[in-house]
Amino acid sequence: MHTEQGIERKQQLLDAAAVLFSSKGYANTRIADICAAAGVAKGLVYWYFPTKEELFAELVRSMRLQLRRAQAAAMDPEADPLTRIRQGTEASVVFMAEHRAYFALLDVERSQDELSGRGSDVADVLREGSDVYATDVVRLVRDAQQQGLVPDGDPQLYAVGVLGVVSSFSHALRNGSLDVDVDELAAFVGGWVMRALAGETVAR
Amino acid sequence: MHTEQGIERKQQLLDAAAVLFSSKGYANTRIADICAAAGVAKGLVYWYFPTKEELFAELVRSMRLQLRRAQAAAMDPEADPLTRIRQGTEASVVFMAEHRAYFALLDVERSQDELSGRGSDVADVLREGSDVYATDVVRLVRDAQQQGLVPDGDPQLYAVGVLGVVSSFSHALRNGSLDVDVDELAAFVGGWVMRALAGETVAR
DNA sequence: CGCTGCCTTGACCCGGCGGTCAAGCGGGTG
DNA sequence: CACCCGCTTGACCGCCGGGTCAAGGCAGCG
Repeated sequence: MHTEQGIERKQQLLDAAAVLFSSKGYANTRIADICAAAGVAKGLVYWYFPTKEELFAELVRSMRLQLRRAQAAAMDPEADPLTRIRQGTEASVVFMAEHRAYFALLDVERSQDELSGRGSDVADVLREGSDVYATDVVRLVRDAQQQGLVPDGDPQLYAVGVLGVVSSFSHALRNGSLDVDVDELAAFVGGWVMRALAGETVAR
Repeated sequence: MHTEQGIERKQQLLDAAAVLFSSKGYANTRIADICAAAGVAKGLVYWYFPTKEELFAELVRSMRLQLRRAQAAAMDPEADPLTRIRQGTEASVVFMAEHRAYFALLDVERSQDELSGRGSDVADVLREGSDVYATDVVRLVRDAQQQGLVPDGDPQLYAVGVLGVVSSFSHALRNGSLDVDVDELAAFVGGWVMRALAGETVAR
């Protein structure tokens, strides 16, 4: 199917696309731009990818895989669920900082999500992905609740909060509206999530 | 400039655009769609708006104004800053639930933000808007810190967390991945923010 | 009744962009 | 050398969609 050189070339295209998509957005990135950035002719893209959408989807898939690996590596399998959530959260923040360009795609993905008609091929792949995350966190929250670490309440709600806050800080960091050390930020977000999940509001 | 009927017609177009933009996204909504929805001919849009982008910008402006009014109305001027944040947060959640279609634009806006080239006319209007929110919350956080209600730390970080969580829940609710009573949700988000801002993590 | 100015129409234009294709290139193999 | 096959090129196509425009209504007014 593909020679070694072919695989390399394909990766070049993915890399170029990642940079452009995340800086200019999916819709505003022309196939021609990607080719120019990669230094190849336009037709070549269609040797490796059937459509622009599929190229995008492949990018998202590969990034999601990387992120999941980073999360899994950060989470201590022995630890309690709450701690695991914190570890996963912090790992996500660090990952997103290290791969700003790549990670920006998650935002694009989100909008793409409601952008494309519901039946869209790509939208499905995308939506499915976020669901995986969500159910992961939901399970952890539920476990934590059973151990009395998190007060009762719809685990779904807690999960949305956890995932949302990570993506928000990701976005803010990317925008340059935040200027903090990455590890510091990760710790802050970790603490934020812990308090939100398990904190007791002090009397006013 | 515009007769009474003209203003009405313009509003019709804005309403139709709001529905379409928020259901299909900005990029996927054709001018022709808007006209069809409003039951007018295509050319008419350009009688009331110079470009599609400007139409979009006007929508965002009007929605933002409404939201700010709702927030202001919900915040007790006598209350302490922390309470005011909670009130503003809950009001935002309720508002976003009542105006799902409209509010969905905020997400579009966010992506649009990084979508359009940095120098873009519209991007400026949009960015400026979120800044207003952010600085508002930053000020409240700072006040709360001075009164010892919130622990020290970069107020900017706290603000990002507050704004982010609202938009996350907004998004989740719109997606249908959440199925809860609005007031319940608002209370949950309010509590979440309070804990995250002022909560003490219980010992594990 | 004509005239003026707001409004409305829909056919038309045209530039941009995703996608195609026929042609060529180069290295590995028999 | 000849042939194949994975790869590469760039001119080209066709369509879609934002934006234009000349031609009307249709009030209200003198």
